[in-house]
Amino acid sequence: MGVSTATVSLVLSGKAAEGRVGKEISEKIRETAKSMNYLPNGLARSLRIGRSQTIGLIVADISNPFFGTLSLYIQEEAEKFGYTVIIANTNESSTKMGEMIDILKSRQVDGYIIVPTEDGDSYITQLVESNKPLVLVDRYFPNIQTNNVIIDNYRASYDATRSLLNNGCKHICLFMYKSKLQHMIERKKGYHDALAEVNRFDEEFLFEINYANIAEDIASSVKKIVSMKKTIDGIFFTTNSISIIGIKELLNHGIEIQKQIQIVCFDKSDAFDFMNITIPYVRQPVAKMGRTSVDLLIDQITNHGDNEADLIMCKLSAKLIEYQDN
Amino acid sequence: MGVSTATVSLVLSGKAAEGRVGKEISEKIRETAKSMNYLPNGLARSLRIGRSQTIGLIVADISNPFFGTLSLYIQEEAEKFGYTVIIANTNESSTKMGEMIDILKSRQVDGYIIVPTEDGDSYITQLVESNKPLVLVDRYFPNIQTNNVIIDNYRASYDATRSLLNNGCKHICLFMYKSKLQHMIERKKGYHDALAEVNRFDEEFLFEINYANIAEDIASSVKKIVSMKKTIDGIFFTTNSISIIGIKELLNHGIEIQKQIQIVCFDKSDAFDFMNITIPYVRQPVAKMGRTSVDLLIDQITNHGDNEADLIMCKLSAKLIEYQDN
DNA sequence: CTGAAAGCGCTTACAG
DNA sequence: CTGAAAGCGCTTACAG
Repeated sequence: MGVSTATVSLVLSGKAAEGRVGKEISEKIRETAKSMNYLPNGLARSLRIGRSQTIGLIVADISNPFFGTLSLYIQEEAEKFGYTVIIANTNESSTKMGEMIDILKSRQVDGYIIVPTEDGDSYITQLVESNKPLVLVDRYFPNIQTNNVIIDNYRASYDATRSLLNNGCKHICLFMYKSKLQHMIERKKGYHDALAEVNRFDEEFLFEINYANIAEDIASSVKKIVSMKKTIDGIFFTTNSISIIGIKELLNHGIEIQKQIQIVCFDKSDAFDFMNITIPYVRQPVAKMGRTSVDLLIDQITNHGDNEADLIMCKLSAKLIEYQDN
Repeated sequence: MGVSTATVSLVLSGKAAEGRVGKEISEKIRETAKSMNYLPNGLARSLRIGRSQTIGLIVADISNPFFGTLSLYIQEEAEKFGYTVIIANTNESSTKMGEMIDILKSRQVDGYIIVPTEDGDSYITQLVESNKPLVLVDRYFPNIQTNNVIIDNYRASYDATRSLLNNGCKHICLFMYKSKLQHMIERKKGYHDALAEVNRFDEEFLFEINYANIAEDIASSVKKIVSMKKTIDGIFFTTNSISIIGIKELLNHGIEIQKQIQIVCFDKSDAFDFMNITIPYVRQPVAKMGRTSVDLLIDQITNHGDNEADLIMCKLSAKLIEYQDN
């Protein structure tokens, strides 16, 4: 075409304005580029400039609507800044998380947004030491210094439990995952403290579910509740998946929800609309969680080296929704 | 370290076995590579070998669990072949789809798996002409020659409508999206033919919902049904999102589902478990759809040029589930 | 059997 | 004001 690749690059990246390339040539280059559907090779570009304009997102379960929605918002926000997102999935396996970090690293992502898995501490520590921009979202490790975007799990759980107490419940159970992850521990603590305040805490009311065996564990827990000596009149379900199966089991046992047993859930489910009763739930600000994660990450990528010591723990509040309209 | 980058490359890619590099040196290279956490730069590698080992996946709505699950299976299968998946989202916008294709193209993906949007024909045609490996999944364009992985929508819809007839329904409505997309047209056709066979088709029974205005459209449609002269006793909901809102509206109107009006849905929802009635639904083989898409794509990538003319229309059957246990 | 060199497609510092 | 050249980090064909 008669011009060097360098000139083309100059024109297409908009740097021709600095009096570099003549107007007529610029125009011609832009025209032919469009007509031949030319798109620069992003790989070569990234290799040269040392940035890939890509964010690596690692979630624990992409088929879970909560993480699906989170991914959606993360992508939308990243796009605003001209970043592409590569989503990877771990299925709650820390080994898989380690593998995914390596794959993303070799693809030279500019930063990571991660929903870490249980026992994933060592992989995260390693990543922190490699000094790459990183934001943990939804979950975090209290003894690793990272940027985190989470909700106030303690508060949310405390409020949920209080509301059951306020509604007259005497014997309130907690359904949670058996997990060392901090968000679970805090949900348990919020529940515990609310009950302990009024001397109503009892170890017997705690049900720890195995993620790998969720349906059976919940079924047997509900069975146990039904046959307990103390009449259970309240349950707090601490995740959306636990809620759905939990409610199903209660219905299976013919229990009248909100009459015999009052419940509060974490996250809303479409299913709630099908019931002729209102189910209170903790609403997580998922859009804000996604957007904030991206903003924090881009900030790190952009100002990298300026003030590396400034880590942010962004704790968003989750609201207890007791009466839903629509 | 005393050895050239070339030698390192040879060793790490396992090509040292061909009598190229000595055992001791190989060992030492592998050791130091591990100890310093060395990971090859995938960008540079891809640039050199002309393949990125990456698949671009474009879905219409990642927050919809159906596409979330589909993405999950696509990723799992791709991983088996050593491919990474970049997921992009279009929100049912064809403009966005065009943009996403360009972004993925510039990132040099080796092939595309796409759930296309309405009016996205031109972008897909362009992609086909560029001769890049491509598989359309869930939806396709009958006048564009591509590899497709879909379900037998006509059959599924015909069977669903037949089952309502068999259960004694006289006046059966169809709830579908107002869309030019072939899968919708076929679902409509299956419904139409089943009814026409027994002279029960009536234009009045057709409800076309706007995706952008889904809640209001369904609400007004249900309202209309309730006040129709002919007593409606059956409804076929042709997507999961339509089903969920549709059922909610029926309940709002105090209609006893499966007594006053029998329904059949497309796809299962968690919500079904909450109802004290069984809701029949068309079960799409989502895992198989995902895996097959990847297999077909990898096949194209691998045998590219050999037999380009062989296009595959992979039509999987969907099963009508009338009685669910579990 | 091994090392040096070329080249993938870009961007940018530099020489003319 | 413009063109040629270097270099990002790999892989592989080639010379020694």
